[in-house]
Amino acid sequence: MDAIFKGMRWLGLDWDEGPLSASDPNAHSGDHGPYFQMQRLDGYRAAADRLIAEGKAYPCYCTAEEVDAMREKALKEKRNPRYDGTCRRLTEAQRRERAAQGRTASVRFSAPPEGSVEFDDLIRGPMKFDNEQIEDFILLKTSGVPTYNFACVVDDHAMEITHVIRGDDHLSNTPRQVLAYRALGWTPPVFAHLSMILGADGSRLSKRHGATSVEEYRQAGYLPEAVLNYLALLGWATSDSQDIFGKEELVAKFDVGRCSKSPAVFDPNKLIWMNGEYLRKMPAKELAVRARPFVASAGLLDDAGLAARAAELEVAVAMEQEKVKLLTDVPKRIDIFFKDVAYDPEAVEKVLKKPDAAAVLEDAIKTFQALEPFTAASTEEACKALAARRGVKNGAVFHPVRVAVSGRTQGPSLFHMLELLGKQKSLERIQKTLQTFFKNAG
RNA sequence: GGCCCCAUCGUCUAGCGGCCUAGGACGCUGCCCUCUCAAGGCAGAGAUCACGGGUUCGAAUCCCGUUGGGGCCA
Repeated sequence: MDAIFKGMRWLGLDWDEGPLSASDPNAHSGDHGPYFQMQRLDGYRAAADRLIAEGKAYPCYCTAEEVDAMREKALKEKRNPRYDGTCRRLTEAQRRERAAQGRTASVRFSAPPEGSVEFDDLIRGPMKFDNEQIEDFILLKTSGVPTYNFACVVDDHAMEITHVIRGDDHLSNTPRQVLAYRALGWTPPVFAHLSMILGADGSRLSKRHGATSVEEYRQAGYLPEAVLNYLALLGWATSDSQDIFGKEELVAKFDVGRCSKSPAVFDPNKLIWMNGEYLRKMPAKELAVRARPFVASAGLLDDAGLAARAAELEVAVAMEQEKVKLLTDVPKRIDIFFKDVAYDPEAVEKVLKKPDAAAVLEDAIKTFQALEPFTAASTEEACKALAARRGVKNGAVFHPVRVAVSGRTQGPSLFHMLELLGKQKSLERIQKTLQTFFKNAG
């Protein structure tokens, strides 16, 4: 339950009625509490007693075993399994007799035998269910705890709920609830039944499909605004199929009536894409701030380092911003600036083993040593000049330098990377590469 | 077993009787851009609108049935 509160807050969703945390029952907003079912037992009891007094419900003394037997018998005889109404026909004297025997009673609703229940669903339109299908369902269990169908009626009325928006697995329960509202003399709220979210295999989304709590998405490097945006679009769309929405825009444009009636398959790919969209559009400064926890947990920088090298971090982040799809990608891409080079064997093989790689690097060292200032522009110019001097293509210089300085074939723009590293560190790294892979050189 | 809901590219969807030889997005393919990887731009493949009957001059859109999927009673 706490995960729900945390998840809602993380997504930027708030509520004006209900508890604010699972641990502190006194912290709440709204004044229709208490908000925990076990603290509302009296209310359910009172509503049930009133229905009994008005002849709209009755105490049922049947045990679970007896009801099960009834169900099995019905099934065997190919009839609908349902409560046969034994206790409904009990006289007052018979009731007292059973109570005297020490049998505890549950409370059953006296469902109307004929007619139908109709209501308008905001998403599905006019709904009609035959009462014949509805059995005398239980309102209160023998323990005094209400069943879902009764609790939600009593609670929603007490809390002045106007709209009930929930999964369509509750659609078949709705007629029971409407019947209960009417029996109690209350006006039912407006209902809207949302389609369910399915996993890639077409079954209900569950643990088998990976992350199930919002918290896991946070840890995986998703942005709350992207998750909110993606979720809103699962089962809902505007007439122009717009796909990126800010929260305010979502609030303004959302329309329950436009929600889809058919279930939607959760597509992790599209969520990742969307997360990338948000990451790319964000100011680099903000990205750097949001990436801090991930940079820290990846072990690149501790708190002190984060504080001392904030500016550097921001520049590094800006360099790789367009490639980042998850916040967890940030440390993976900028680690080259904050820790020693880890040479990628493939990069070494592909680039450094080229015949004149060592010579190019030695040349680069000489060039860089004399270079002042050491900027993206100056290094680029210098490297191009070097290539021309050696009579090779730019790539024959750029690539070895890149691998020497970062250990990889992929990464930020080479010259911006050099500038951020600085002249000294760049030279050291090239030097070290030479020593590591070309021992007899240098 | 009964009842209920749903059905457009692989996925999310637009569509609510003629604008549809079905539009957008993700993903996929190719090209361009380019110091790498991306991003971006352009192009392309991908849906006989689950199937079968109707209604209509005309149906993805309305009606009926079938099939498939999901749900509730549990």
